[in-house]
Amino acid sequence: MADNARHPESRYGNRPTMKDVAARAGVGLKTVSRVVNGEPGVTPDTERRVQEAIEALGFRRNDSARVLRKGRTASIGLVLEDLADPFYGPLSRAVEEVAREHGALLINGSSAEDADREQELVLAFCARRVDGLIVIPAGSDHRYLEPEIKAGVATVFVDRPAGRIDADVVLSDSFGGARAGVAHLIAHGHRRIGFIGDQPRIHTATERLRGYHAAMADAELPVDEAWVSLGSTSPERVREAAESMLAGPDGVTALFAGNNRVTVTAVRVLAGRERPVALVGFDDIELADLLGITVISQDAATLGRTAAELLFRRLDGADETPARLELPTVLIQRGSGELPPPARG
Amino acid sequence: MADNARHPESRYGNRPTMKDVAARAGVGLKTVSRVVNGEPGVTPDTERRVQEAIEALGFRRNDSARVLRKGRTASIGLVLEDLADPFYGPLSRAVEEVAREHGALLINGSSAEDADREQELVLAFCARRVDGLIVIPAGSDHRYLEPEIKAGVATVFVDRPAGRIDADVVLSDSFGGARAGVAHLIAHGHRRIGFIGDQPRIHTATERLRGYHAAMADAELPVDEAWVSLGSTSPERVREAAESMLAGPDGVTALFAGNNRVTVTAVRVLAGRERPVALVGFDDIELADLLGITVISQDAATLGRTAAELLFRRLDGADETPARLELPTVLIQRGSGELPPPARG
DNA sequence: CTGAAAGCGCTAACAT
DNA sequence: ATGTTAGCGCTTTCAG
Repeated sequence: MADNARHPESRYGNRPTMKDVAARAGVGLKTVSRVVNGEPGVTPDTERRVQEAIEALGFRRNDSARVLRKGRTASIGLVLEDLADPFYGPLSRAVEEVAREHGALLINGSSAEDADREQELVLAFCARRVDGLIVIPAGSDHRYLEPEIKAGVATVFVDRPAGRIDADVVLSDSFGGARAGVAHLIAHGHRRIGFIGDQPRIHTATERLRGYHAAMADAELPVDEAWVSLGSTSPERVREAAESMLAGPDGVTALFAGNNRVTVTAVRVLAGRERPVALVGFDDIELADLLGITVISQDAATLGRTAAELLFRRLDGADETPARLELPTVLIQRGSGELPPPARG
Repeated sequence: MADNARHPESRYGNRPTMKDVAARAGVGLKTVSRVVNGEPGVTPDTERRVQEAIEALGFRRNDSARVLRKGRTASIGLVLEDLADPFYGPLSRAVEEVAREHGALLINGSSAEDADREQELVLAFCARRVDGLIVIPAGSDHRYLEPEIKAGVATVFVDRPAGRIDADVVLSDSFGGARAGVAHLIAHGHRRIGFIGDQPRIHTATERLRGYHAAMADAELPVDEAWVSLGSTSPERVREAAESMLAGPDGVTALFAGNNRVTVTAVRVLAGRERPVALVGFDDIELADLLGITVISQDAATLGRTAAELLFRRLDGADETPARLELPTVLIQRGSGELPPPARG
């Protein structure tokens, strides 16, 4: 028992090292390193002996030690809002795929839309010395990242721009998409259109609202402030907002939903009403085709892939001035957005 | 330029170390370590000076070095099939949440249902010395994990059991759920019921098929082999299978869909048909309430949380014999599963 | 309360 | 073709 220290490979929770492998194979440490890393200059016979020792001992190279020497970790960090949101799953998967192509692993974390938690995650990733960072910002001040970026951590923001710092960003055209969606409703005869969006501190929420206002202005339509509601995307809040906009003879005849969470609740609310109400939602949703929901679709996977590719370009040494990429959105007509207003609007 | 080496903190991509901080603050290395780790025994004044140096230099502790010394990484790895699948998003998020409660980070990867890729990911995680592993197995032989587990990497399998190795596993009651779902269809008068499931090498697929057979046997109903189809869950394959089962006067009058992917396509196929066909799907789906889809629901988040909690219990030293936890499923009636067969079945 | 020295497991640079 | 040495940045141990 007390002599465990002399038999490191037998201690529970302690793994054999290259030194142990070398001893067992009767070769030098560096030879083991060569075999493990597939470097040339090892006799087939020696290699075989080393391999045998590796198998026998269950050796697995310790990447922490390797990183310490080499400087690069071959891993990137992704901070998003909520992995459980169907919008972020595909985005995350796309990032992972690109990382894989570059031989890197992905660490990810959900900020839960909390700025402190975002920072906490980012800094934890930096402490692990990720080579790069992809961030869907929750906070609005990213100056805390300055030392990290200066130290060489490539950073790309996605979905929303960084705050108070100049960095790469990949966005969807929220403004243009919302404007097109609202214009679509107007083209189908609506004049009183409601907008329900996410919290105003979220960039995409205000951009989409801006698009709404632009479309209304384009058509020289007035906007009643009762038609606009920004806030939490919880079902309760959205339901309340929708019902209040729809109430009364002067209620809105159409709704624009600012994101997938809002759309889902809006569909539920509208399903329970007699009078049909037109609806266009931002973000496509699974089964929206069967429900006939017209949407402004943004491609989460492309967003993720684009950001990851940009990140690895930076890691490969491209240090041009920060880029701002904006991906187009697509209007998909499925019925809900083409409903006309009631005869006597 | 050439003297960069003498000014490490100015080199791009090279971060200041505790040594640099110590030099700047005019203290010893260990004092910096104490401050960084919040250890006691440092004068407020000294601490302040160290903090200032940390800020000025943008110091961030290198966790690779720390790990090398301490042995534990405070990170766990999660290997699942596809992060973009709406079933795995919530599962992953739940794991992350538990990890966070235990101060650990989550590394995850998608196996794309490929055994080699699963192994590759798992071993990469082990090389990074994750403290524990949560695996949704793609492969059927996990003996490659034996040395890792012996070396102390806690491992919990989720959603499907491990192959050829004795390890913790957290499952949903696939057999019981499918049996209940098919029994439900039988109770509503169906006698010819189709089953469309995932590839037969996937444990949940065969378990659910077993449940189907059990329910049919319970009711002493014969099963025509043309009513059963296992294979890829691609829309094309599922569509073909469904249409072939439904064809002809002796076609099935109800379908049981083996998972969420199958259900989605089945709903699309059925939406295009004149004669109503009953449907029960395994896994709940967003908006299934609005579409009136009856499902056997399993709670992905609970699955993930349960697995993660078990994992951390192991990490905290619980080394009982491997556990096998099975979580119940719930039948949610929404209409599609309660449709009767056509009058002249 | 503080610091010097040893060493975690690996790779880079230099022998042999 | 193979081995030796130094040191990556940190924590541990032990001494002041």
